[in-house]
Amino acid sequence: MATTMSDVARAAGVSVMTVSNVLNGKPRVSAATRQRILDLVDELGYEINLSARRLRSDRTGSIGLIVPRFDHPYFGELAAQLSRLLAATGRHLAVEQSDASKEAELAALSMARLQTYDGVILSVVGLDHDDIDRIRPSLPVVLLGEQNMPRRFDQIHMDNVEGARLATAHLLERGARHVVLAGGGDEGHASMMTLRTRGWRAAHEDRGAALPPAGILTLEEFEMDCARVRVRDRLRDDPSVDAVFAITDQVAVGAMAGIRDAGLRVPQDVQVVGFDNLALARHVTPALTTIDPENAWIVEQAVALLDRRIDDREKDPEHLVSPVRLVERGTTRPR
Amino acid sequence: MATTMSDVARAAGVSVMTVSNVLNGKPRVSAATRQRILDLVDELGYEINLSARRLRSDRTGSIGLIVPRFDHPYFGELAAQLSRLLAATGRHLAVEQSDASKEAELAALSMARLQTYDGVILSVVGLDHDDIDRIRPSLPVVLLGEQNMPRRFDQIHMDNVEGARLATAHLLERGARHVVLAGGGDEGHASMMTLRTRGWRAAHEDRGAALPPAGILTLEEFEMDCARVRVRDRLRDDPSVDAVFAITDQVAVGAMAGIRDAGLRVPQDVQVVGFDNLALARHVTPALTTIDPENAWIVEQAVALLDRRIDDREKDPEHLVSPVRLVERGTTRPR
DNA sequence: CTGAAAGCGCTAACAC
DNA sequence: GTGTTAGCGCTTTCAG
Repeated sequence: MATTMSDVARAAGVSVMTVSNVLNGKPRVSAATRQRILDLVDELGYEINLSARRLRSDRTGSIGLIVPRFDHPYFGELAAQLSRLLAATGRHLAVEQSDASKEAELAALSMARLQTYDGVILSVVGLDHDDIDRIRPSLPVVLLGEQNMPRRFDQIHMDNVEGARLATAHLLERGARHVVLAGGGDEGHASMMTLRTRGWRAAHEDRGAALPPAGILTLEEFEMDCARVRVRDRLRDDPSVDAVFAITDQVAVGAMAGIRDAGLRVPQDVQVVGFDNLALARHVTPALTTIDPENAWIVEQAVALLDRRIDDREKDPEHLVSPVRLVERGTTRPR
Repeated sequence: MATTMSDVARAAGVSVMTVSNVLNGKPRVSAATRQRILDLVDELGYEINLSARRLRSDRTGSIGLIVPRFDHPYFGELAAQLSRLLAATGRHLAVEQSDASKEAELAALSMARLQTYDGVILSVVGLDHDDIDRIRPSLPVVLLGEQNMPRRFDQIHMDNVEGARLATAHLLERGARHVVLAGGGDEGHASMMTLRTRGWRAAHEDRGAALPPAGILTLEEFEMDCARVRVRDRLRDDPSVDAVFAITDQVAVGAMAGIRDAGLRVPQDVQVVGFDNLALARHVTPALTTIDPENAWIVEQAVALLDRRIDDREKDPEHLVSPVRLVERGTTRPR
């Protein structure tokens, strides 16, 4: 059996309340008593039972991050940054995955799970309005991403349209004539995919350029494998394609492999721009031109929104749009 | 306030015990009562309070995975596989990071946190014997990795020595004369780094080959950036280096970039082998020859060990060694 | 400054 | 089949 507070209290000859007060930094305890208790805590190896604390109060000091997939590096990088930021205020991050299966998704979103956190940051990629709408209104939640989501939540939108527009405009400006969009499509609602597709369209309209025929390569998953095969085949079918805007950096890496599979060179024959600015982007060859989503900003704002919400559950929800910027590297040609 | 079990009980005109029995699938409940309760649960949007359940019994249905870093793709892939496997038995994975800071590490390992899981899979990279030794013996824990760890835990060792030996032997066999080890070193104890370094040495001894001068490139972190700079500089200083065994695939990707920075070609001038067989390895150019750690096997065994331990906390600890194999791709020359 | 009483929501054990 | 009792470890409240 683990040591409990009353074990410590008994050993110290005080009541559990005094132990609790010491451990929670309440002021009204004499220095002597405090020290005695602290020593005993050490000696007995006492550690608080978070389940018990949570049952009674709230505050576990842990924040949940729900991401669609553990194995997409974008979310790994996001989690790492978030974790660092939370550590600064003595809090702790646990990451869960929503997208493994339909059941797992529901499980991850069930109040039961989310309840165990002081607050939750939820990447909504792959989830829909109704999934989210089941979340109990009083739980502090910040939504990350697009889609048509219940407005009652705080939310941070990435400027997907603008990012995609920047990426595509850059390709057109560097002489591309046929910019295919790897991983595009239109789901009807404002998903990440739909919005980036919209940006790709917008960039063409801005310049009065026609969209390339069959310009959208749909992908079953935003994975390197699919992208690679799809891009290779497209290039073999249609030599007029001279640029790929990839919906994510992962897809871009796959696309680059596909371009080489087709016997073509990056950027001489086919230029490429990605989206995410993963750590990896700087180290592939050639280094990947991409859109930087300013994760540092996103993470900072997410924590700020969450803290405000934890502080006051009734406050009006906020909806922020994160900045994006183009990072020019070697997969696009110099001006 | 959230709906509780007694709300449901009151609405159904039964006691909380009956609700509890229904929700836990206990057999002695009439079909009619069961259905009524289930309907009410739906209608009232009841969800169990896991903290309360945990306080009383155990079983939260969640397993914790503690990894050194969220942003190392190896752990992302591991987590994804583990998550998939656990989902098959209706369980759920939460991932925490141990390595962000000294405090965060202690926090992640504190019993308080670990307690909230039915069991914990703990990657011990970066942790030492005493960190782990503080874990309460009764908590079901499976250790992943090397190092000198308390034997009382179930543990899965990766065959690091053999993997590194295979990698290095492959390079030597393909004509490499000077195989530097990017990310090597000897920490004195059986860390992943020490063991892979040992394998690199062993391969040389096996063939009666001398170790290259200054053959170990130490790295502050196993990151692409560091590796890239370090490898580039080494190649510029010493043109006799014609192969790199990189301690991880991440390091290998950095090394490949460094080789190109030095104006050399992979694999014509410098061959490369990595370790991890990340999804990425197949899609870089050229595709990366690497050591496959058989994650599927590791994950499967880890869950099996954990389940056995959850079932019987007193059973003798097991220590397994995972198989490894070489995957030959384009960064090494054909025979 | 310290403590006694009450109870958070749930389940184990047993009674009916 | 269903209900009663007791209590998990902690914090809230309020009394001293």
